[in-house]
Formats: sequence, C-alpha cells, structure tokens
Amino acid sequence: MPELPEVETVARGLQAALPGRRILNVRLSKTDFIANPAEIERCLPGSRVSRVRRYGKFLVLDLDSSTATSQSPALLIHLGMTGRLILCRPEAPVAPHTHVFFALDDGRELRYTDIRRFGSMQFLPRGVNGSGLEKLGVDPLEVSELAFLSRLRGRRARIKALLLDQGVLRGIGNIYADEILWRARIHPMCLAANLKQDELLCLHRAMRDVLNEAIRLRGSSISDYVDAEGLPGTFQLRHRVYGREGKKCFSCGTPIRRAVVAGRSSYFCPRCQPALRAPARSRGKSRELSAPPKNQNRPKQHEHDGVPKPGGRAHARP
DNA sequence: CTTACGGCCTGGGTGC
DNA sequence: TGCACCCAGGCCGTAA
Repeated sequence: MPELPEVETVARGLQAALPGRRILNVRLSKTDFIANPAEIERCLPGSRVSRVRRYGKFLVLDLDSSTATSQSPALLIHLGMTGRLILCRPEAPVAPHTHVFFALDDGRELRYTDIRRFGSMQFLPRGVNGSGLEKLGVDPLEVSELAFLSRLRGRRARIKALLLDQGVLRGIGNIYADEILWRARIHPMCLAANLKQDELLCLHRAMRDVLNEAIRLRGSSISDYVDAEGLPGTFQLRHRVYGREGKKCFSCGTPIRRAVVAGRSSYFCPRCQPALRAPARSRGKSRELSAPPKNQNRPKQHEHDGVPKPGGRAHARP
C-alpha cells in the first residue's frame, strides 16, 4: 500500500535512473486504469524523462523539459494499493498483471504492474497545471508548524480523517496515520478541535519523525509494495500499531485494539491514546509523557470491539 | 461550508 | 474442488 514513504522511495529510485532516458516504445495491456491510453501510446514514444518526483502519493514523470517549466508534458502515476513500477531488463520474466511496458533507450524496460488496478495513470500534455493536483493539501514533510496548526485547529472532524484527507495533507494513508497517532499519543477518534496546541505540535513532530524514518527504511512492505528495483522496504518491522490487534503495545503492554474510524481499520493503544483527554483541571504539571505500565491490564482476551466512546457526541452544542 | 457515510473499483485469501 | 464472501484504500456522490 504505497503511501508517502513508499512513493518517495520509488521516486528516488527512478530519479536516479531515468533522467535523460528516452522512451522508445510503449506497450499497453489492460488500460481501464489509464485516463487517456491513446495519448500515451501516441505521445510518449520519443519523449525524454527529465525528472521524477513525488507529489503526495502521486509519481510525476516530467518529460522533455529542457526548460524545466511546469508547461512541459508529464506522466502522472498513482500506485493505488498494489501498483508497482519497476525498472528491469526486457528479458526479465513478466509478472502477472503487468499492464504497461516502457522500452527505454538504455536497453532497459520500465514496467507497471497492478494486481487490483486501483492505481491510475494519466498523460498530461501541458504538465501538472490544471490536472487537479492543485486541490491537494500541503506536503507533510514541508508544512511548517504554523501552517499545520492553521489547517487543523478548530476542525470538528476526527483527527484521523483529517490526516487521511489528501486535501489537507497530501501523502498520508491508513498505515502511517495510525503510526503517527500512536507516536503522538492521540486517539484516532479525537476531534481536531478538541486537541490543544501542544498536542497538535506533538502531532506535527510525530508526523515528520514517522515519515522520515519510514523513508530511511525505504517504506513498508505489507503486501505487494516494492521499490523501483523490486526490493521491499523494512519499515513494517517498525510498525507500532498497524496490523497488531491484540498484541502488546510497545510502550505500555496493553493489547492493541482495532476500530473503524473514518471508515478505515484503525489500530491504537487504548491506554497510551486515551479517547477522552483528561480535563486540564490540575494546572501546573503537564500530562505525563511516558506511560508507566502500572496497573496490570486485564488478561489478554479479545476485547469486544471496544470502541471507547470519544467525547464527540457528548458536547454537541446547540 | 463542513462532516459522515455508503458504494464502487478488483482480485487474493479464507472458510465452508 | 469449487464457490461465495469479505476486505483492502482512495475517491466520489449524497445526505445531514
């Protein structure tokens, strides 16, 4: 499931190999995930890749930009859930569900494989301007604390829904939203408006830390993800909550729970990430940052769905 | 305007 | 052996 760190890893791999390469030939298999397959077949052969970059979860291949302006054509690719973009030799065995082949002038081949075809591909004749990319929010790794606060402060939506909203922040998906919230010790169901400024700043920091570490480890390989060389990432070995229902929290030992938040499976520690923030009545001391595993928790066992009711509906104000 | 929710795309895995 | 069904994530339309 390629999210920001995986797409960034693929983009870096392709950026190291593609600039200057000319596309000699395009071969398409299934095309129902391609916005304009005819244009791709007609316009791509002969064009040269000038740069590969990530924009949110999208890969942008800038083409023929001797001037490096945004007016030059580009190829926009979204890997969806199972998309792979791999550079290989033409004689390499073709993986099932490989739908696009780009023959390159260095003798290699760039292939797009996508089991589910939840990904997408689009040729942009005039570059990314007017492509819809401008509707996306800020990049999580570039946004300042101030801009981050202004995007989230006062919003009545669940914090997890906002992290996943590509119009707010571009690039975060379900896995990293959960990992970020665990690191920030914030329950996914919390309303953004109920978070204090220092909690939002903590979230900003956690977001940068988690994503940067994931990029360093070349992403998470949960199901199908591999980088441009076909190699898996290793950040899945560092997941603290995602996919760990029933397993012990790395911080306090409490079993990790799963609940549906914002329509997505969400994993969290019910103890480190309390749904109800303690009212800040005792001024003075800030809330403790380390969770002392004091009480022994009830014996493992299945927690019944157990979605702690967040304060959400409690203060429906007139 | 903001938020919530259901449905859709596809195919691998699971359980009967 | 076969088959129905669930689920994954992003996005969009609709409802409140």
